[in-house]
Amino acid sequence: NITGFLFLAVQENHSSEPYRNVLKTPLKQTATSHSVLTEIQPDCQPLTTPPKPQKIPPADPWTPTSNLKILISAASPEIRSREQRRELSNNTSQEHLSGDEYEKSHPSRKEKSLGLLCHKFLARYPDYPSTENDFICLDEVAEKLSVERRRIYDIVNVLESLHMVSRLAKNRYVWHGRHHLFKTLQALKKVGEENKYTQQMQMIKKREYEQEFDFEGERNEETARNLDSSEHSEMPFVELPGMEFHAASVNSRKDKSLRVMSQKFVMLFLVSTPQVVSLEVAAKILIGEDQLEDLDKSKFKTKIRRLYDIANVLSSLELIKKVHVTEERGRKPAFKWTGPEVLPESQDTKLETTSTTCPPPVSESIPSKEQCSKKLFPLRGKQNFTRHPSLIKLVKSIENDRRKIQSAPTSPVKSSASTDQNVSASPSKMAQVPAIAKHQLEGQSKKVRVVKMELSQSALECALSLPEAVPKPEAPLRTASTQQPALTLPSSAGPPSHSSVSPVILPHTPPGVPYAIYLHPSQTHTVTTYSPSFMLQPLPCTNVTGLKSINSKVLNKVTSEEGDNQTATDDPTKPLTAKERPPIKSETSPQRGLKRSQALQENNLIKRFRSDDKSLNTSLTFFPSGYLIPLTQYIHDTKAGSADKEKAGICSSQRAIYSSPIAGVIPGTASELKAVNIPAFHITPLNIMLSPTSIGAAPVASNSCLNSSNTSSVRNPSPSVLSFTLQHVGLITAANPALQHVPAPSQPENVSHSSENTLLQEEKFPNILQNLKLQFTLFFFFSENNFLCSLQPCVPRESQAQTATEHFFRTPGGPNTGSSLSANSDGTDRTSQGPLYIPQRKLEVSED
DNA sequence: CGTTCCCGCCACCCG
DNA sequence: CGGGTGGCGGGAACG
Repeated sequence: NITGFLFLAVQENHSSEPYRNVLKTPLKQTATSHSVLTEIQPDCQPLTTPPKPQKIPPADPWTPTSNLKILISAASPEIRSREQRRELSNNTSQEHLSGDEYEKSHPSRKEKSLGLLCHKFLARYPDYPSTENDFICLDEVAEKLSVERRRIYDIVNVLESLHMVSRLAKNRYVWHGRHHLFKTLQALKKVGEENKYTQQMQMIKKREYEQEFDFEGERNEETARNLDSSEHSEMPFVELPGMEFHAASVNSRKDKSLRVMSQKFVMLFLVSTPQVVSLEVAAKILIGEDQLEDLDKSKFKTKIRRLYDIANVLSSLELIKKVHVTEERGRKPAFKWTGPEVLPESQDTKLETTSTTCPPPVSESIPSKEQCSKKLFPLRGKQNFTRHPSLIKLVKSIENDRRKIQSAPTSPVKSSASTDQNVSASPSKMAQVPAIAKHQLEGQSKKVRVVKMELSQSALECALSLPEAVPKPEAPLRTASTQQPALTLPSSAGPPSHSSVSPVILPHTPPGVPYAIYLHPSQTHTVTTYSPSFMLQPLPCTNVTGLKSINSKVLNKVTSEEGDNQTATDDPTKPLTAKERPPIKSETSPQRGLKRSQALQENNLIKRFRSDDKSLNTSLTFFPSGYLIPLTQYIHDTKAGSADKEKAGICSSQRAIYSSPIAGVIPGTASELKAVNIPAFHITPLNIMLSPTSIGAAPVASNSCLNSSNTSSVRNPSPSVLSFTLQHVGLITAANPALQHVPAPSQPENVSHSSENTLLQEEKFPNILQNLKLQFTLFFFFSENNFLCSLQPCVPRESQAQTATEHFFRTPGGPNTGSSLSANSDGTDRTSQGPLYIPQRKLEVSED
């Protein structure tokens, strides 16, 4: 009948045209023809082009759920309004016709976007269908949404990659909604880790740096080698245990790329610390393996196109959101993970969290249930990697100062994740926390208290675990590594036995003991250290991963960038801030000079750094990686030096410090930065202030932390304790497990509380950190008997979050700290940052 | 002009 | 061999 007729006609049009040079993309002509036809025959719906203008505006017949509209509008308000306007005008004007020209006005391209289409699609099905019998007929859907079938495939394929649907038979799919989503994500994360995606990303970024910055000077074979080494055979399609082969019969086994690509893409988010993935990097990784440098431009382009398709769907699912990463080279499109945080493989402990995490309000019960079965993949397997060795190496190298850093072949990160021990520490955990907490930001005072209590406990625990004195950096590391298991384990499913370990080890470190912070390997960049004396020096770090040569260069570069780049901010509001970073007189300048420094320079720096430390008595050493290591040789008097308040601020790279498996991690976070190549620094610097004996601090400590529970003061607030505490406080998920496991040293009651509290903390922090992309400063105060720490976010993104943070860690009247930092009145204002504030400029996330 | 990404040709593959 | 799938890339729309 007519419809058919139209269809044919259209087709013909296309087919006939092709010979000439008719472009594939429907030109206006085509459109025109459609419209004409349409007008003639009002009924036709098969055509892709939405014939009836009215259709859309009036009422969406197909969507029973009114939500859809909301969603859509939410998705693109502007567009909506604009469109509507247009439509109205058109309608009015549109009487019969002449207006063939109106043509394109209607179907603005956006209206046809995959994202919007996906929203419509999703609106038709519940997030958590009660029955598993929700079937989807592709034809039907396509028709209802008035789009070509082809487009539906695009959507369904990615949904399938997340196991939100599964193919039943030809043209038929089953709708699962988000029931399996979390499990799927866990599985994906795991696979991603196994594939060393984190490392790969790192490598790519490094390469980029090298290229743009460094001449080819050293082509690193190493890099290439490493890449190759990761001989990840193409991973197939990740399936969930429960539903592996739904339609075995009908299924074509050939795992199509879109599906797999989608999974890989998601993996990147789950694995990367900042949780921001730029298209460029993603494309490279996905193209992957081939590894040939040949910039197959077309291939790359195609990949990007596909990624956009996938990203649009994922965005509709609200798993990611588009952002822009600003780099020196300009801004690059990227996406940020906004979905639930996925814990490594935690077990039931985290169920609640996870369930809560699920965005949709729907039933929370469901998820938890499913999560129980998490044994998707057997743990054992490749977990042999040890990150410890690598760490150790780093340490040594540093010590030697001359040495280059060698990185372990395997990325520590991954290993940690995979490894049973380390699991708990993984950064990801932190991240996930966020969602949960939001509800309770308000009653903070109470919470604060609780938290503090927890901290103290945790600290104690930590303290116990830590080794006392370490003569040399190495020693600390080792000890740390050794210990890690104990601390870490608890969080993970680790056998109880491990947990038991915690208690004894460290009696107490002397109060002022310096420590080294080990940054997460992935972060490797330069680390800046503030010595008590206020000197700021960059430390080049190698990354564990093993790109030594690269690292050095990169690091240097980064450093330089830091200074300069920050200055140049795209965001007009905050440009200046960058400079402030070194409130203290810093020696930044030297750093800048470093641009692409040679090994020599590095060495020198290191050396210098060390020497300074010693001379200054600075106890603080920063290492990239994630561990906090107490250093034995602490000289307490000096630090105090000029003022009590002096602090040694450390700017860590964006991510700040990650927790060591053992120690806590300080998640620092700046999440997004990382994704970009940009050195973390810029983005989220972490400042740590240490004062050996700070007056102000002491009071605080006594008040809040310890006292709450009665525990008057911690026995010996050892620095190690502090560090741990901080970590716990801050952020680390790892902490949780630990806390829980803790035997409850002193007060049982507290313990119980603590657990609760812990949750709160975590939630809040992670949220803040991630959402805000915060930059925050940690202040530590040590007194002989007490230690105090405060965490202040430098960049407020969301008022609430920020607020929460402040309360949490408010410094007592601490001189500089509280005031300056807390200064940010509301989250929005970035400029207000105190002197310490370090601008994060590099990554700017543009909210949509 | 660069980014985003829609459209639909056409190769596969399966029944 | 017909029809479902979906890779793929041109080039339009958008900013």
